[in-house]
Amino acid sequence: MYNHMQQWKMTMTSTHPDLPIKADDMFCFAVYAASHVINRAYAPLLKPLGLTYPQYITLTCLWETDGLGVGDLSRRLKMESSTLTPLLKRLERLGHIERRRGRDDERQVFVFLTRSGKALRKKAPEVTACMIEATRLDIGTLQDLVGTLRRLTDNLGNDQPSTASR
Amino acid sequence: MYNHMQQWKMTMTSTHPDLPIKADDMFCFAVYAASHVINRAYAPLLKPLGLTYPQYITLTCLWETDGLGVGDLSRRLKMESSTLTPLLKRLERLGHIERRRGRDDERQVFVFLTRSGKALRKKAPEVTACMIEATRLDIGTLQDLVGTLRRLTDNLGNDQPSTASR
DNA sequence: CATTATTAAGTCGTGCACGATTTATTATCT
DNA sequence: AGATAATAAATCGTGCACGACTTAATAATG
Repeated sequence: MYNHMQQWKMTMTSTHPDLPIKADDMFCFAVYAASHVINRAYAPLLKPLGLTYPQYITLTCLWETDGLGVGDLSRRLKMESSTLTPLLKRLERLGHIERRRGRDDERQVFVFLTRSGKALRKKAPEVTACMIEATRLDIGTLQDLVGTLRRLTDNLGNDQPSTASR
Repeated sequence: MYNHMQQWKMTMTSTHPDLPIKADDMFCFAVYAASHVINRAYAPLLKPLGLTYPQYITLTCLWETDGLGVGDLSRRLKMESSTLTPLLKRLERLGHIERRRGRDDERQVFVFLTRSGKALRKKAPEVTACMIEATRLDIGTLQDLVGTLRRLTDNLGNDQPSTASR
């Protein structure tokens, strides 16, 4: 893997001499910087809810499908279980979720929203609307962005695609 | 700030009923997931160099402009000084950079590449090429992506734009 | 059926990332 | 000039994120 490099240099570097050498010309840097700025923009919106952005996005997954296993969440959020476990414990301590071991397979742990966790959902549309507004980009541009990023994510992470169907 | 929300809901939610409610339909989630996957894709490429991705990207800035101050780096990388200081100390301990206090203004700290830090630059094109190859996206798509993300970053982080000119 | 392999979470250590605060230096204002 | 404000890094505490490893439970194999 990652060894189509030679031919790439042949084909691309010849036509575009020094295309991506500067930091801010690189797409990786662009994604990196964007994720920081997004994180910082979320903070004041989520602070009143007592949530961090990773916690919020985890809840978002559960609002879509309650009772997911840790592994499911891990695949959807592109996070390792070692990241997720303590995060989920914090969400549990906050009273928003409940973790239950599987009945037939005791290795698995399933995550369920509590009443309080479900209640937070009402705040979500407002948060999302604020974020979209703050980008000052039109919906079409954002949809293209999401499309490209999803392809990038699926190709780069050579495990399962981010979404099975749809 | 963030209070154009009401009118947004009027204009957008009416035309696109439930546009961004699911986790993976949201651009924030897309950026978030992409940054994780990118980070993980870089790891094996940077491991031989003994660098983490944030360290690598910091060096990239210095390859472009040596002798930047911590503040300059902070603005370019969209990182706080509290993040940057320990990162720079690690890079210094690795022998790739040198930190010197300003002569006329002793508050500022300037960062200079050492011989070893400059030498690492030779490996950069290979790393970049591998990453671009791994995305399996064509250059045009990546350029559009960078363009959109830069606008997003500039609009969302309401301080200075990511790049002065160009 | 017992052994081995695989899987699912969790633990641990390192590094990133932030906000709030601190310290030290420079700028500003009577 | 001397008090006050502003600025630049650094420090501290919390939480995220990973890889490497461990533990426990299920699956596969002889």
